Amino acid sequence: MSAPSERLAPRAWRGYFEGSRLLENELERRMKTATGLDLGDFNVLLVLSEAEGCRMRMGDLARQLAFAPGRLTYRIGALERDGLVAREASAADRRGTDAVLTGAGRTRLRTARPVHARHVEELFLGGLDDEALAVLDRVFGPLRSRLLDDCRDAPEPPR
Amino acid sequence: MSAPSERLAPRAWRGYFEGSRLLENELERRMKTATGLDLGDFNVLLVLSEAEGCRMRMGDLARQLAFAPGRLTYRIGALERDGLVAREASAADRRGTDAVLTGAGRTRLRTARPVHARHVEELFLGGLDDEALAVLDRVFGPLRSRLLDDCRDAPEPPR
DNA sequence: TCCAATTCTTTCAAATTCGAACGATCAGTG
DNA sequence: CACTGATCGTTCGAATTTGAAAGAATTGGA
Repeated sequence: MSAPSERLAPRAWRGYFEGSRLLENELERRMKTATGLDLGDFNVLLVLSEAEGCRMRMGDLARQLAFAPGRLTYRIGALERDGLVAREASAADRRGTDAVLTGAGRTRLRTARPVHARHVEELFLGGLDDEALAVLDRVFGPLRSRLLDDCRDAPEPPR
Repeated sequence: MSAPSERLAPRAWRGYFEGSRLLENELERRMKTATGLDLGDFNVLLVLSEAEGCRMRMGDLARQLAFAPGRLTYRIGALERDGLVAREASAADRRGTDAVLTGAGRTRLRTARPVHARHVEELFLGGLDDEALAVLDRVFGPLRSRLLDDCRDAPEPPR
């Protein structure tokens, strides 16, 4: 018998859905005007910077960013033209390509990261108490893991 | 001195950011295959259905959906071709256009809504307890309101 | 070893989205 | 009333994203 959920769930969902979209738009806008980087490209650099040797297989990168494969190819192409990322043939698997963060990429990221952190703090984290942070961590962490796993296991949906 | 926040905040943010993006992708994918509607178009219909007289000014609709104006024009054009939405000149302001939900639009929404609700339940709400729902509501509701207000007041960002 | 199925990335065309500019209308002021 | 600046929605070209297909390489089993 979960009485409060029934009333709360729809409202919580709508608030979350619309709020998170507005938040992402605003972060995108600020990132672009403040650093000249797309939020998407920033995340490419960020995820790469955290990988072993600042390099990652295209496929893994695409999955973690929730990018369609063609999109990542296109985006890495742009970052490569700007010198922020390089492509290298994958050592183990000749089909594969690694995206590698360049020195310029690291520098660019070093500049952009604190700016983005400030935006996130101002728009979102700054208003949260410890309970909220704990809930977010406990809710979205597992959600993220689960959805990541799903798209590894299920290239084709069952049935 | 808010000790836990310092450790928790970055992880909570990453989980939230990546998780919410993966979630939206999955909802989009399922909505499209299950009902043939974009998640974006579905939301257009949904928001319209909740408005007075199932009609709304283009601008208000765009703001609530976090759509750029040109995007809404394009999207309403598609929905109009499908007969789900109609355009009518706004009564009070001759510059304005109202988007109006048609009967077919209502019918389509009636079909799609429970499907979407099931997806949301399966992927997200189903895993949440009352505390999580309460926190989401308390965090994202105000965030949404604040960001909506901001884009009304501040066509140009102050400094 | 050879083959078929699978995986990985890219390519390509079509659809979508963005950003700036535009024409039309409105509101406030003189 | 005329004027100025703001607002509204659309349009337009460019950039991006998608989804499907192709090409290259790997894998596992016969």
